[in-house]
Amino acid sequence: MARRLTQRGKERRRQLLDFATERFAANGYHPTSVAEIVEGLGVGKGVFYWYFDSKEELFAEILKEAQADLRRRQQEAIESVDDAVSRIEIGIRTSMEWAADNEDLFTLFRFAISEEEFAPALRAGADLAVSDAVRHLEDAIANGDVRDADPDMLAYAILGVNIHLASVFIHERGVAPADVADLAVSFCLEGILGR
Amino acid sequence: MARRLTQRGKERRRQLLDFATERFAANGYHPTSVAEIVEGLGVGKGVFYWYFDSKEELFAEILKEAQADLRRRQQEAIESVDDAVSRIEIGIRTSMEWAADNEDLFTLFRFAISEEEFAPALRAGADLAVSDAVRHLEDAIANGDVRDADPDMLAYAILGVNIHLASVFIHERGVAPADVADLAVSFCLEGILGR
Amino acid sequence: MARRLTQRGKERRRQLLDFATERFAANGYHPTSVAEIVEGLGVGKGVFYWYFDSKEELFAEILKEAQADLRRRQQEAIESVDDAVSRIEIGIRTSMEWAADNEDLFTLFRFAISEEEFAPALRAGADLAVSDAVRHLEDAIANGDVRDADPDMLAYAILGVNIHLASVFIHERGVAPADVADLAVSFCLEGILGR
Amino acid sequence: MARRLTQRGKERRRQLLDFATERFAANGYHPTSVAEIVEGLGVGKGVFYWYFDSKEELFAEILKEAQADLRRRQQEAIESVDDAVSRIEIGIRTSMEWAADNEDLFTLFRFAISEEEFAPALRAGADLAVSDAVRHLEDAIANGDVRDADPDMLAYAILGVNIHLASVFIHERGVAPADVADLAVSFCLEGILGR
DNA sequence: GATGAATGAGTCTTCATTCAT
DNA sequence: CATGAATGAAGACTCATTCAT
Repeated sequence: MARRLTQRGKERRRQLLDFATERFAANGYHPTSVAEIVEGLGVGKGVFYWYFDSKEELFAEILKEAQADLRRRQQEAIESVDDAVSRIEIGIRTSMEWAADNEDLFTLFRFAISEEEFAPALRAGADLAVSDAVRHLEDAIANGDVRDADPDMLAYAILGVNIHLASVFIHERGVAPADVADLAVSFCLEGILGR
Repeated sequence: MARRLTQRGKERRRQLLDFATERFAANGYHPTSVAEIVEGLGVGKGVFYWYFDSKEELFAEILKEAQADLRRRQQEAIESVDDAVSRIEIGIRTSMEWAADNEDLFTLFRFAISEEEFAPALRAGADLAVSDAVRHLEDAIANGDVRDADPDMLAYAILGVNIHLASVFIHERGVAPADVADLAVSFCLEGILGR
Repeated sequence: MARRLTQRGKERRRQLLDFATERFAANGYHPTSVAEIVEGLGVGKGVFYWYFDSKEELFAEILKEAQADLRRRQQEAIESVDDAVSRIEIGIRTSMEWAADNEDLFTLFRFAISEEEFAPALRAGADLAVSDAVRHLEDAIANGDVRDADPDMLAYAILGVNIHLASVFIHERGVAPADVADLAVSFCLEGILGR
Repeated sequence: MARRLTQRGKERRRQLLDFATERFAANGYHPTSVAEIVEGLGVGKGVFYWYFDSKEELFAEILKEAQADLRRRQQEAIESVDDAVSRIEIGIRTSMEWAADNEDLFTLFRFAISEEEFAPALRAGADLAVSDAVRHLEDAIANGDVRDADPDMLAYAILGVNIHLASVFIHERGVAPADVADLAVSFCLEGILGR
């Protein structure tokens, strides 16, 4: 579905993307019907299928954009930092901020991981994110700044901490992202025992 | 429900629970139909509704049993250990083993968390698990064995590490649970920097 | 289904008949399931089909008994009265009393009339009742006590008055049966204009 | 519902309403399935739910339209008449004509009264009709044209006569509405004794 | 570009009835 | 007599998708 769109067309498409994101996050992907989306926007069904081939494609599109956005933000934040450990720290903090700013998309990520159907689409992007982190960890290990352990596992452990803390403390309990990020950083760097 | 069941009835019920668990884990909850379940078992559709009020109730039942089983296993493993930090460590190792033994149920947990509809049912059990961990963390902090930080956040951070590592390394990549547990334990205790 | 029943069997049958009457009247015939009936009585499904061939037969049975009871009562009340007009009056009063004493059965009558399936069964009994009234009307007309009009129509008109007044004033509004009967009698005898 | 309908849409809706009226009257409400209705019209199942939220809503709609039609007709017939007693007479005659012209709808009325679920919907309209009659009766009583009795009961008595006579003599036996109306009028005005 | 209308396979659920024990 | 289990057709309703206008 690579249609050439007028300005107005682009806006319609965006409306659909945004409104669907909100409904999917609130209701779940399966329980949200195409009818619900177009009715919410006050347009006919045809509109939906003019911009997207299917409900599934729409969802994949949302996911793709979100991943791209998150990665862009992370790379911008990191590019001026040299130290590998600092890069990891910045990565964690940026994730938390993004999670705070994009609660709905974050929710969709969590859904997509658990759904056979979308996991692959997500995986591509996630692997990219993880491989960035892995690279920094490898540098740090080579440097002696990080203890010698499987960098892949370390990267996923960090990811697990971020995802869980963001969803429980930022989204559910409304804790300030910076505070959650502080804990996440120190936990990831030093564990529970501390130095 | 709460029907008086004969021996045969109990077995049927178990069959439904087990088969549904497998289908839900493989296909997802929404995409798996009641028809698929009863056909897979070669029984009439009425059988399903003899044992469960709805597809939803069946799923909730699966979740409830799984949580009870995990918790039982964890408490048995912990009861002979006194030291708070060791209890946390044992908790992590037991979780990994359980995850390895119950891949399907683990998958359903991950789905249920991300689904508004079931999150509450899960929450009850999860809160219990977390509150156990929180208690040990509080003891350890009071003891000076663990650094002074919000025990609630620490508990969720540990949970995030477990869940993520189990699903990626144990289930997807088939790494030995003990190895994953080793990394999880050291990460949770010492972070990436090490002592 | 003409089974020879023990004493206990007769009681069971009665229980089923009575409980079903109440459920049918409260919920409607179609919306009331056999399951609801047997569960309400705390017995197995087999019990139902031991005593009745089908839900339909049970309902027909209820109707039959009710009609027989009403007719019996009416004839007992009338037998000592000679005057035709008085017999009609007594008939009206007895109907009102019976309606007051048997609200559920009365409701089932009204349902059965409006249901293709049961109307015939009801018709037989109703025709009997009407033909009693018609006979008295014919006598009264021959006697010059009642004006010359189609006795059949007069009988149905009287029936309509009884049914409607009983259901609205006795059942819905709880007016005393004797008061409703007074109005019904004077209306049927003299209309709204009065003598 | 309240959908914006094109001309074609309005026609479809009408088709559904009309066909369903006929089926409900012939088969009963519960025994008539949505499938039967759409198949009878040769359309897909979705069509039904495009125009109505549920089978129940459709039925309520039929009832509502019918009541409005009957009332409209009655008021048109009455408006040029001043005398209260004449108004009642005209009311009776109009009802009989309407019943003759709308046998199916009349049948549905009778069903709806006897069904807990729809009685309320009907009640509203019926109360309106009754209250019209009550008003005329009160006028006539005040005027000394009608004997002093509870006008509410009188109105329901008249209603009972109409309903019963129409269904037995007009619908079942095919008697001419005018003849039935004559009897109904004289019965309601003078009872069986006559002046 | 957009709309209302239509499709029809598929969903969950119910229920009268039968049957082995 | 009675029970719990099972059947499976049928019911109401949903929904992604297509299409004529």
